[in-house]
Amino acid sequence: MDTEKVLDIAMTAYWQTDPADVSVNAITQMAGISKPSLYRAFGSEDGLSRAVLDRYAEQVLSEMFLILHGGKGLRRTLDALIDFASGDPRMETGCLFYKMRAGKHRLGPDTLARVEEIDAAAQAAYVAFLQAARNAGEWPDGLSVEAGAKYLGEQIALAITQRASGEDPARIREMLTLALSVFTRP
Amino acid sequence: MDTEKVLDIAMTAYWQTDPADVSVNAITQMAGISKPSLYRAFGSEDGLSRAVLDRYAEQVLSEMFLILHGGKGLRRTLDALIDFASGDPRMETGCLFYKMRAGKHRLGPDTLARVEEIDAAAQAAYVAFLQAARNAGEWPDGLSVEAGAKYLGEQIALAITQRASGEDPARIREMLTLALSVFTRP
DNA sequence: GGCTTAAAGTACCAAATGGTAACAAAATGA
DNA sequence: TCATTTTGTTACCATTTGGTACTTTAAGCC
Repeated sequence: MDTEKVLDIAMTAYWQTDPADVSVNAITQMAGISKPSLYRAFGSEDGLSRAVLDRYAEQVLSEMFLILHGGKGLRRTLDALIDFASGDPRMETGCLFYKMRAGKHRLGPDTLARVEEIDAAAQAAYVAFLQAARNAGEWPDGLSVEAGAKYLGEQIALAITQRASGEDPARIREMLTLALSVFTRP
Repeated sequence: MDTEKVLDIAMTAYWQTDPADVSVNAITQMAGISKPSLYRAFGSEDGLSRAVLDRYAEQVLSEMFLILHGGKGLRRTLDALIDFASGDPRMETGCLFYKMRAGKHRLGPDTLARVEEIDAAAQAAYVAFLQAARNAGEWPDGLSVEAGAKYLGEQIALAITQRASGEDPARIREMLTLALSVFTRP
């Protein structure tokens, strides 16, 4: 039994629809393995989804952190974020992390803990990014860095979630650009 | 068997958590009725949730349409929307309609149709509101009315959804105000 | 070969899901 | 008063859920 392969299949399935709509039975079937094999490898459904989330974080989410830590300045970083959220083909069916976060109460304890950990890390990354922009004088006062970070994070989550529901990418880009224009107002 | 009472109980249950997390069994239990009684009254789970949504629309959603059709001008209407989304105690656990819309694929055909109907009506109301504002010269060009309407609707949905996840109302108000400030920019 | 040990698979479990057939109780009509 | 229709309940159905005890297969190793 190839653990990596199973994780990939599970990740794709969770990602394409929603973790809550993919049963353990379905995954074993798609992976062509027996249920006890899967339980021996991951312990429980919670263990599996947690492992999937770990994989997703290092394979996909890392890219978002890279953009934030790129040190490219306010405008160019925001543009990169807009490109990623509204244009990247990998986000065509939404973001697995945001799907999990939206269905928090349906997750097992381990996966939930990981979701909150990632959420906190993302918030911290947004804060660091905006703080740097403020220090560089690129971003006007009047809004706390924390509030701005939360706002930025939620707008990106909204944009990606809309992609999952089949909204026109051009429209999503337009709306996200509008939402983030508050950071670059004259 | 009091149909209205059952609808109220179901509405509250669906609303407080999520339609997908409340089973027919749970509702019959809460309402103190037997399952066949419920099925005779509503036909199916889909019939029940559709009836609940109807009730919710006329009891709760109507208020949002009232605000939009109030004809109070851009600024005051936006303020009323912000108050409603981030302050109204009834939205403390989120909006049943948005919860259903977020979990579209889990709904039965009748309920789904009703959700899309309401969604279209809301979009039309936002369009009419913004068109009136533009005609009155209260809102600058540069963004199509349709795009603005979608943006406005999604921002309000986002704010109310955040309330369901326990976010601080003051913070939500701050973010929503920021998001909607694009409509009243000098 | 023969023996041991780890991996995999078969076949099950109890609980919960949406939904219904069959039957008893009560209201309604003539 | 008697027959009929409505209302409600009990007890079930098949299917799916997450999870596991038990048996079979395969790989090492001497």
